[in-house]
Amino acid sequence: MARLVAERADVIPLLAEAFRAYGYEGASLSRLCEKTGLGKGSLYHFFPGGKEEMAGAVLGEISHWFERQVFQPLDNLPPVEGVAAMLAAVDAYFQSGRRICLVGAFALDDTRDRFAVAVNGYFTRWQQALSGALQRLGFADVEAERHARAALSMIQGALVLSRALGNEQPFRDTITALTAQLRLPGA
Amino acid sequence: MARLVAERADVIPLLAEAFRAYGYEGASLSRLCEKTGLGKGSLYHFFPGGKEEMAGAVLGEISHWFERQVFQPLDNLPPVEGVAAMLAAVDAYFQSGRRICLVGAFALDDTRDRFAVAVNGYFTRWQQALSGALQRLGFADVEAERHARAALSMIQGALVLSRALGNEQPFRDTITALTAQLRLPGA
DNA sequence: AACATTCTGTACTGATCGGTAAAATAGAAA
DNA sequence: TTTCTATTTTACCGATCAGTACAGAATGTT
Repeated sequence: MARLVAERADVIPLLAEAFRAYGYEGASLSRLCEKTGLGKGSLYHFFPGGKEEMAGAVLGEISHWFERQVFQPLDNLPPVEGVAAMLAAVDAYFQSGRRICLVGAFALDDTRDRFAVAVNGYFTRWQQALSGALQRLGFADVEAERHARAALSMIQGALVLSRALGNEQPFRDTITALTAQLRLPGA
Repeated sequence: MARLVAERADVIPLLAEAFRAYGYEGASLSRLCEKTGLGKGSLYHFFPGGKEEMAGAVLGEISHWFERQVFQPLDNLPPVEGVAAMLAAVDAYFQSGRRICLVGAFALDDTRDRFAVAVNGYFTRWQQALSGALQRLGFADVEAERHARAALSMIQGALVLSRALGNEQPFRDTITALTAQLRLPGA
């Protein structure tokens, strides 16, 4: 396939950072050009569907990254290691709270309607994978689901709070708390 | 003073719902006019500073509401009742997860830079009030602060998750969990 | 070298953006 | 009723929006 001047795959992470910084509506084409270093012509060459296709591709790549780094470890590793892998991946991905969750951000305003399937799928898949690991850890089914939902809530909330306060502590505390909470039933 | 055709104070809640639905950038003047039923001229008559003043007024009213309904009960009531009042007010305000937290939403993208003081102040004030109540409940200082931060995280995260899944359950579960968690130290 | 493909820069579109100005109207006060 | 102020309507501004068209440049292939 050889080397192209710019690869579509190389552009997606740059687009992701632009959407993170400005939100979907706030990420204008000119800002996307600025962040990617590409002209409008190039962007539309890679993403003929425009902004919506760009954001869709970003969501797809995020989903893919979590599938490999979080969901599959939860599915396939022994549950203690799976949970540990999840927490390590989450801490690294969100840079200890300095980086936000784009899926969560999209969920809050009417951007959600545009990407409802991707947004819902991301959280549902995560919750199922974590719930499964917790069940194998010994949690009863309902308890496992509740704990999994609570863990996702705590992570999302910690990202909001860390951003709001400009302070990594809420996120770091949450990772610590989850490390303890997700060990054994009834801890 | 008598009745005006439209009162500034009446407009703010309508603006709030528009910003909630579309985000700061997504809430265009035309959408704000639509949601408030006012023309551009009227909106600029009440808010000469334009969109930024409108959003600032909305944040101010939110802050005021929480001050009376949440922060002061936490400060002044016996701690058990203060915490109960907080949880009841939160559940009512966020409509069991169907309504998002505008302050949290603003915190996620670069809108935060515009309203950094209001965003930070809202969460800091809340955390301090809750932390004080928890200390009076018997939590050690550091523990009380940690629990307060965790509670705010959980609420924010539950709002994100409930919106993302289109499902009130994450929010309801979180309120239930907090009701238990914030009773006595070491529960 | 010649060619085909992929990528990029520039110029353009119509629509909408946030914001302004001022005339017209409604309401309260006298 | 007159007067004064508060509110609304309408028209308008330059800037930027998302998106298109296409010629030219870079690259890979033969």
